[in-house]
Amino acid sequence: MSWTDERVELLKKMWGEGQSASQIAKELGGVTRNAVIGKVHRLGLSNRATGGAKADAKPKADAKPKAAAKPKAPPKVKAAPKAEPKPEPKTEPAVAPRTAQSLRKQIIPAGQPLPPQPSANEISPEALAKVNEVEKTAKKLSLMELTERTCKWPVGDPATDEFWFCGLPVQAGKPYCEAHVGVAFQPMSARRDRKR
DNA sequence: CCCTGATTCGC
DNA sequence: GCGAATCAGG
Repeated sequence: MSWTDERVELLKKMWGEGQSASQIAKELGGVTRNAVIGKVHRLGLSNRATGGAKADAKPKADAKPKAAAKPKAPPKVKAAPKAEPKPEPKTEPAVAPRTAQSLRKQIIPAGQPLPPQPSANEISPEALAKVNEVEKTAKKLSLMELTERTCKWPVGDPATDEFWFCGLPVQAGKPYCEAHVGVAFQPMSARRDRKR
């Protein structure tokens, strides 16, 4: 496959949307994520953030067999604040994460309309839909079966035997799979403009 | 182990 | 220009 105009355009579009290189490669077909990344770099849009802020590339490769001379760069300064609301599943759940399910169940008396949850909503419909989708294909692991790379998103009521953990592969680092990361915490662009 | 992007270099 | 191999890291 070659980088036709269309393919490059799609690449730019997806990259701009924040899609990962592997996703782009998959979409394009016939190329690997490496190819995509390589192209991205050659196109000069390696850094998704521009606007003046100099992009201090990270010259990492060092112990390369054939590598000749590499400029050594000062230690990169990267701050990654991580504050994740990780549900500690115990015997008694204090508050269940807002899954589509638990949202309905929760401690709300039957027949009662859902009281306005302060910050419980505001979750993009797409994200919720994705969660519902994922729950169908979830591994449904028990607490004991959870590992470092299984989604720890609890589903259902722990007091029931209908309780299980998602168990799908976690994103990188995060405690949840992609879908659940989506609803677990919304960085900031959650409320875009549903003005009207 | 899964994934991510970054870099190098033979082609 | 291309992208596999490799590297660094979450």
